[in-house]
Amino acid sequence: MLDDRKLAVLRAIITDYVENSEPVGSKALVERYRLDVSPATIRNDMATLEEEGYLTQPHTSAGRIPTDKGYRLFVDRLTSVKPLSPAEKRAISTFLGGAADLDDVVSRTVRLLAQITQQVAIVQYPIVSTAVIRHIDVIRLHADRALVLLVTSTGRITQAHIEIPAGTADEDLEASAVGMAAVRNLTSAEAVRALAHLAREAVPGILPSVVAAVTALLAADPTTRVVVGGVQNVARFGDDFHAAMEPVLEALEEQVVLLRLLGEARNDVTVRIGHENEYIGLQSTSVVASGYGMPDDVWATLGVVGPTRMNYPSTMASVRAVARYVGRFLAEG
Amino acid sequence: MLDDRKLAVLRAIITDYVENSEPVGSKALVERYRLDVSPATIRNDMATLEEEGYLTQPHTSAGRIPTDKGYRLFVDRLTSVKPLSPAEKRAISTFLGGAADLDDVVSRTVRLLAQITQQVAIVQYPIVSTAVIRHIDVIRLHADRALVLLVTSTGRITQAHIEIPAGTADEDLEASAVGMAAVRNLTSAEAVRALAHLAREAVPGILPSVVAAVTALLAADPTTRVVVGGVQNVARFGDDFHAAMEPVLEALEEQVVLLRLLGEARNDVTVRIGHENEYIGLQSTSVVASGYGMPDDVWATLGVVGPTRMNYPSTMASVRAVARYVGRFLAEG
DNA sequence: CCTGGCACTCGGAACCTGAGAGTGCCAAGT
DNA sequence: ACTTGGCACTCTCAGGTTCCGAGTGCCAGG
Repeated sequence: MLDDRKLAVLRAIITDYVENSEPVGSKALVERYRLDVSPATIRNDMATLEEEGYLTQPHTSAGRIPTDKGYRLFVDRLTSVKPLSPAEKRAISTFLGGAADLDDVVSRTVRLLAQITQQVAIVQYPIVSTAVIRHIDVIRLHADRALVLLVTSTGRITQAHIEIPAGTADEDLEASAVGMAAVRNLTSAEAVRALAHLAREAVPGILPSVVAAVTALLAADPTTRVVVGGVQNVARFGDDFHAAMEPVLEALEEQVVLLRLLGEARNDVTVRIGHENEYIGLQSTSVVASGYGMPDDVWATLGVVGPTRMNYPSTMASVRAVARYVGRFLAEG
Repeated sequence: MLDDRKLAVLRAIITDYVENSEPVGSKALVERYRLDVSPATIRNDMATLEEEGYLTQPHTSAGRIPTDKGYRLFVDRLTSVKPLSPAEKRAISTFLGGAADLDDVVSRTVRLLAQITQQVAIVQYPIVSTAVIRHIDVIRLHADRALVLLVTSTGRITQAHIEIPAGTADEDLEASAVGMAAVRNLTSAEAVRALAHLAREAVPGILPSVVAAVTALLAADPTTRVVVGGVQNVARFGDDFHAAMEPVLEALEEQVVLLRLLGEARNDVTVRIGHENEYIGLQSTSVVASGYGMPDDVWATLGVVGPTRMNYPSTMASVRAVARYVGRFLAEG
């Protein structure tokens, strides 16, 4: 049903619509894209494409615009992610190069991604599974409250508050911290097992609650923090976007929504278009995301949120490039 | 030049304009606000107010709208901050009541403030000057990098990375941490003095760089973190606002801008209207801010950013109330 | 100093109209 | 069977015109 020319027509329509944000007509199409057939032929093709659900008309006798299904076909079969220019690569490299610590890497990444895609960037904090636990501390804050601190070799710090019996002596706290020394230099996965062991030897004192807290911290890792940047770019998503803007901004404030948005961490670029997003406020946006990390060890996900009418090839290229650079940069240390 | 009636006219115009977002004419004014004079009289008053710069006309033969100067006069002399209803107070109280730790308090506060004012809320992390240092740790991350951790009794954690000589033994790190025990249970101000002392006794090893790092952490406190919430509300600021939206969103991403926006921490509500904001992107917005903390010990500032055409009395009341409740809540525990 | 009256201005809604872009369909051509 | 030119038709949009009414400024009289 869809021969090569029809696909070429679809591709041309999407290209044109992304560029000019105006419905595309048959005449303009043959003029601008050297299709070597007459407008009438294109019209027939467009009618077919509309029947099949790839195109739609805003109103009779205007041009056609792509549907979500049209974009999907385009992304899947009609385009390839093209590599970035050397200049862009260098820009990414130098921008990330100056980063001091993990927070800095993440905040630079999110700014970079927002900058080069001109969309809203989302970066999940990495879970470096090769990272090892460097330090665990139990610190009294008040008579009946203590703080459990966990530091990994990547400089990542997590914390939990625990209740302690009012009479607990400082020595007991220290003892529990010393007890936790067993997991030093273990990875998260190893530590969880070691802690399970520790928990079974029913030790008295506060050690059990510390073990529980640390286990929780390690388990909570995957739902780690997410950073958003470039929110001002929603203002540029287009004039037709103003109505849908509020729910989008709302979604961007919800960590939970963002995490689901980024989805499963996979090491290639995934695109979710319009209604493919389950979150209702984002159904006029598309999400382009990619996992980052080592080839066989994905750490986390980053991506961008933009209007459905976005330049997919270029956005996908940018997201992929940034994901690779960040992964490489973090792997190096 | 400005008698009571003229002031009453200004007040009525602002009230009406805030409510209906439409220029106000003389006839509608006398009808809606029982001014007991004829429209012609009001017209004369309005002409005077316009001459003096409190009002302006969007175009000839439309009603008047207030200028920034008009709002300023209104805020300064024509209104008083009225207390919240018991229901609202209870809502604030219960909403903050469930907070677990400092992060939780701040994030609840920002959501609360955004919710009840329907504007963008900004909350600065508190600097509790009565907080004492509970813990300092020096943790090796790599051969030549270490992490300096500082924990206060409020559960606040700050960190700094330092370079260490490659040959440094773990014992030296521990020793430096032990050396820092001198500042335990000191307040920030006391600790800075103690550290200055320590620094003068030219100790060998890595202690000096640790001292420097901790001093920097303590000094950096005032430019502490800022949290923003309710960004989706900019979409509700009004139709005339769409043009100015992008710079506003941009400003909200810049920590530095936000901190300057909140300004000096004072314990009463301060309002900055339109052009009174030095930041250029926010000149069609107003900022209502208040310090929070103990009466003689202001910890930090919180506030909201909204359209110049906002309900000042109600916003000011909300900001003040939230500031008080948060201050009280933090003081208690 | 207030007020009613009056002439005037001007923006916006409503309406009309023509141009143009775009369509669908059909019959003829390849 | 597909392509093409032709053609009638539709519908939006831009531009122009008109008209209404809200609102004003000013003035003379109370």
